Amino acid sequence: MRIYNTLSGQKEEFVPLKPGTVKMYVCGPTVYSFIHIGNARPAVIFDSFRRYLEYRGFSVIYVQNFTDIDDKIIKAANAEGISPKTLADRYISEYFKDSCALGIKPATYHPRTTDFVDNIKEFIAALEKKKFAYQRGNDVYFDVSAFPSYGALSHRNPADMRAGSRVEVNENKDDPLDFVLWKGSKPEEPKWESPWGEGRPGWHIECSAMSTTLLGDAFDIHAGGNDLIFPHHEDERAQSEALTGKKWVSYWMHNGMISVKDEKMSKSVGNIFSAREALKVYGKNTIRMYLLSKHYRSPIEFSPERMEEARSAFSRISRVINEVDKKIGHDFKVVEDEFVKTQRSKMIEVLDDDFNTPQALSLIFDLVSEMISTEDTEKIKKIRFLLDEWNYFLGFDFEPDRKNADELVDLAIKLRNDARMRKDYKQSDEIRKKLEDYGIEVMDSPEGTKWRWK
RNA sequence: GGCGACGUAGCCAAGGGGUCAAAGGCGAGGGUCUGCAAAAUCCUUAUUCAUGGGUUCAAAUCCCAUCGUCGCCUCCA
Repeated sequence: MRIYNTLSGQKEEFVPLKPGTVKMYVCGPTVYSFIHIGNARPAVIFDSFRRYLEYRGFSVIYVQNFTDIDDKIIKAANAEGISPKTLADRYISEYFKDSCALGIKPATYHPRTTDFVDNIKEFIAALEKKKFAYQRGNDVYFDVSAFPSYGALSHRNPADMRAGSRVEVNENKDDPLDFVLWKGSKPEEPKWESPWGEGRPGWHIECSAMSTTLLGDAFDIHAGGNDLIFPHHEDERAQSEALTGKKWVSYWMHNGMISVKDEKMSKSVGNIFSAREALKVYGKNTIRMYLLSKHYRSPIEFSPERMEEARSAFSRISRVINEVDKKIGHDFKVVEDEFVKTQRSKMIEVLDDDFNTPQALSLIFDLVSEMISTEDTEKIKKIRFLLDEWNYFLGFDFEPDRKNADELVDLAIKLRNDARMRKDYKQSDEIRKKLEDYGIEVMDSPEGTKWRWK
């Protein structure tokens, strides 16, 4: 199995630290509003990869955090006149609604920054002791110059960055590249007691502290959007490796951005499409098809046209499956033969190569076509069996979409009433009988015809 | 300005030195089916991989240059 590692810039053979177990940390959202489809991408694909790893026989410990203390949360909470905790609680709960609707399995751990403040303080104190951090006023900064490989993950040179004009200048810092570990408190902000005075954690330190606490000093995969490579992940890596003196993360995985009209979808640009809206308009299957049909590291365009394409593509698979299920029923347990083994090894081959989901879908479309064209019921069952097996990591719902069922029943009721008006009771009774067969109870009343599912 | 990625059919998208006269999807055109229509199904749809050089027996795949697009360098998934 090969995984592209941002640190080395190439695909590497995947060797977990402990055979059979994968420890994986994925950067989760800052919970100050609903997530948008761009936030949903890493959530969906890394969950899918996690399940693929499980499919491949690994036991996966999967951590996804919530950043629940941050400037934007404080600002949003103050604007509403509620506490940051109340606001964060709300959007964490909304996050779970969306992620569940997207078919994402809950992580093994969902840590929140505010539950790890003690760990964070210990972490900072240890860095300070090792001379990687220094205090200025009530702030504590990480000393980048003390960490020689700073810039290795994002492939940049600290000297170039210092020369660049866009690095902020902060009087407090010894070096513009240094970053804050602990922020001295300001009025109207949540604060915690600390050796450096009242304050709160900086952004980057939380992931280092939470991952170390939950996964240990070293773990296998750290993932997130590629906009986090610098400075977030660069800084996390510096802190963690400075503290332990050991290699922290084996494989860094970063997904590409979702764009709208050639511009990155982001809350600051304002071109966002919420996951909830997308779920409502397109549904889980279309969204998953859309996200899986392009390689995770590439940028992907979000547009109604793309989504319609994904919808059509998914329906090709689902309608064939529904057709087949009507024919063979749901009992498609099969004997493992050469055909099954060959197809399975093809699937494993493409996904083992840095999770090539477009290629995986291509295999599925080929098999779906074969399912239509073959007369061999056993072969159909085998394909159906494999599709079911693979759906563990693809996460589709192949069950027919009943969204429009109510409208169809209304139409049938109308036709029945038209027949009643014509006094064509043979026809109307026939419709009522048919509806009953489908589990729909029809009741005529003075206020009109009512119906319900039995 | 610095760093990085990308440019494959009408559109989306794999491939990444020979097995490629390039997967798969969407769309489009034609056939079958059909009272009509739709659906379904079958067939067709890139001598070519941004452009120009180079390396090689061999390049979409490697190297250089040019053009174009995007991302990061500030919060961001």
